[in-house]
Amino acid sequence: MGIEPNGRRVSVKDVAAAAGVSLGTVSNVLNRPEKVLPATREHVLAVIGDLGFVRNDAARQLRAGTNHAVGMIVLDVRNPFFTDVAQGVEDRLSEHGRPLILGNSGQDARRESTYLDLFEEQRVSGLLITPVGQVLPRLRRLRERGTAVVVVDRRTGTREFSSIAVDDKLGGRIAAQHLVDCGRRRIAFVGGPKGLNQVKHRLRGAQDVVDASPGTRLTFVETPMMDAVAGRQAAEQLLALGKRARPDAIFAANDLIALGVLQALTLAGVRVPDDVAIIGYDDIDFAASAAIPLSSVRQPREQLGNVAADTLLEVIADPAAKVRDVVLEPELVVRRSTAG
Amino acid sequence: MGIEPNGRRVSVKDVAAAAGVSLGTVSNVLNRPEKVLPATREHVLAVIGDLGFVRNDAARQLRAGTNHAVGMIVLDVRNPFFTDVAQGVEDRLSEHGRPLILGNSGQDARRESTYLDLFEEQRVSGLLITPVGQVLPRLRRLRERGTAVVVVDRRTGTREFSSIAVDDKLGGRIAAQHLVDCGRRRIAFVGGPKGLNQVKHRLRGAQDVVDASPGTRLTFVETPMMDAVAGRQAAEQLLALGKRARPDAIFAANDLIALGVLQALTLAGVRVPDDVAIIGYDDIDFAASAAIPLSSVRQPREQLGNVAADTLLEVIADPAAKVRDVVLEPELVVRRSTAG
DNA sequence: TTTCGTCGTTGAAAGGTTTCAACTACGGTT
DNA sequence: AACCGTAGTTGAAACCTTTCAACGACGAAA
Repeated sequence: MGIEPNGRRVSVKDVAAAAGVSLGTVSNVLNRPEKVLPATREHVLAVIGDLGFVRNDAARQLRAGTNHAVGMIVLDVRNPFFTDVAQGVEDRLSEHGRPLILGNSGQDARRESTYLDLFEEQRVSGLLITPVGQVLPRLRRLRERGTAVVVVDRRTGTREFSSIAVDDKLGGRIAAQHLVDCGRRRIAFVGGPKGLNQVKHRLRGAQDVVDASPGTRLTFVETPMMDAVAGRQAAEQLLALGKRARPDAIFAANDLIALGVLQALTLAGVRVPDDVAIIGYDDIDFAASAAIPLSSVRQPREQLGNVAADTLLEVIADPAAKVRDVVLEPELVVRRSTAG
Repeated sequence: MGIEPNGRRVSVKDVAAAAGVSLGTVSNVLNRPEKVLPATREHVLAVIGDLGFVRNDAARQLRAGTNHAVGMIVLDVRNPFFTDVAQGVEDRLSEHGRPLILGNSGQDARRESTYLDLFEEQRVSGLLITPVGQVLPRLRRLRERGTAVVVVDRRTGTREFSSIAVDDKLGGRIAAQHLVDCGRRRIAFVGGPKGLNQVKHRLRGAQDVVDASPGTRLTFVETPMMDAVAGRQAAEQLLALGKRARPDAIFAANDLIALGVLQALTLAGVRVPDDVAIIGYDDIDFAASAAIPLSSVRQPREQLGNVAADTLLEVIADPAAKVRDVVLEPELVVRRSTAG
């Protein structure tokens, strides 16, 4: 089934021959069934079933000049925040029958570039990206070629591409203000690398609050990644400082880091939140079920995904659509790790 | 850049014209550079850069008859176990320059079928799948068409397709034996739907241990899904039983369920592990950082992904390669949720 | 009877890449 | 001087789908 006696795959041509119609008719049955006499249609469909014919997408794309699918490059598939966003995107796209091709840059500019190559060669109709490296020129080129581009969880600065982001500076302020309100004075911000805009903005927001609050100060512990391992390593650094110099509050750039920090600190006998308060960022599902339930700054992730997909579909439909710059607001979630 | 003055995309033909060579030579530069005089090669490459030419993958695939990419259908992207496996696969594939197209069935046979359609139309060269529905006929058809198929985290029963799995029955035995060794007698197994082989085998393993241990018994609490929400709901059911009838140990079919159960029980004031011991399955990263660190049965996930990718590459290279049936062994990880 | 419209069907053309048999040019042999 | 072999290059053919101008058949209108 699906293979002709001569060993070749079944094509529309074979179907046409077997059904005794022209290949144009077969194509019509597939794409504009209402143009075809019901009797013919049924017959052709029967033959298609018998022969096990399956459309060759490469040929279809070649003809159409563009791939129906949408590409998405996420920063880290192992971070539930991004899979939740991707889920939101996929839900919306699948309503429109468009497949999503997911690429994982893992915060590596080289891998990001590889996926951009792939998507460019594939002529995807749209691209969703949370950029790592210097990709603006590539994005411009893609757009010139007719690929819709929407930036996710980041703003480009230039008003060239639509973007859906969460206000990171506000999030940073919310987190820091909460720590200050809890009476904490020596705050450490853990995250990195500092080139990442998310990191920069969250840090900036926190800095604003500290600047406006006499008697408080902020230190920056840079990490090479945004995962739990990096969190544990950062915690080691803080522990090495000794009890005196140690901060009394930690603001982690995301929940994975926060969970790593939390784990290492409790293991070393530091009491959370008594000795050190911890607040994370993202409010992933696991934050609530941590050893000490984690306070966090919640981002509306599914919404982020939905809006991103909608915006992309809009740009695909009308490449001249005006550039949107959606900024969603994060929200404080208080749990035990900062109680008191 | 990338667009000819006439508005069309740049093709090999345009490059050939601009470089003053034939289109066969351009293709040679791209695919067999050693066949081309260095001077010519450099010149063509320069023109390619100037014109911003990018290969059209659809045309290449059409010609080749097969897509270079590999498709993978996972059961649930929001479960870290599967993203870890996918990561293992992607790592290995990217070493061979093959992109991975990830599809998420979300344990829904309809979505699984949609992705199978997609991959079939795309003529992917290989498919990795953790099946949900009755897909054997589809898999057979794919193989007839020349697509390599490897089943992941499951065995097919028939010896038709290579599979990489972890011994679920052994895992079930390990978990149950551990609970019995801790002195627990009334064990509840939480998971489902029971049609899933993973669930069936883990349950069977547990049953074996219970049958061999006088004075113990096992009840089965079926869930509709394998996520934290289902775990919380199952916990409600157990709580409704009342203190007396309640089990003194719970074996959850995966860690997400276990975390859900744990959350709901502690919220209701049940002490873990004193009143009820809990053990999960998978040993995802978050198991260790749960409110009460979770005992679990660890599966070698990255290895699972690596071996799956290797096996698939083997089958792609030689479709007649003999069917492999790799079974990896799970391992007990004891933490606080079963201590004592 | 002729003419016109409509509906359904036809088949050639286009889309961009890769492959491969055929060709050219040129240095080396006899 | 004729011939051979090789390295480099050429361009037509094939891959499969979709589109669209053109065609045939048939019923209705003149």
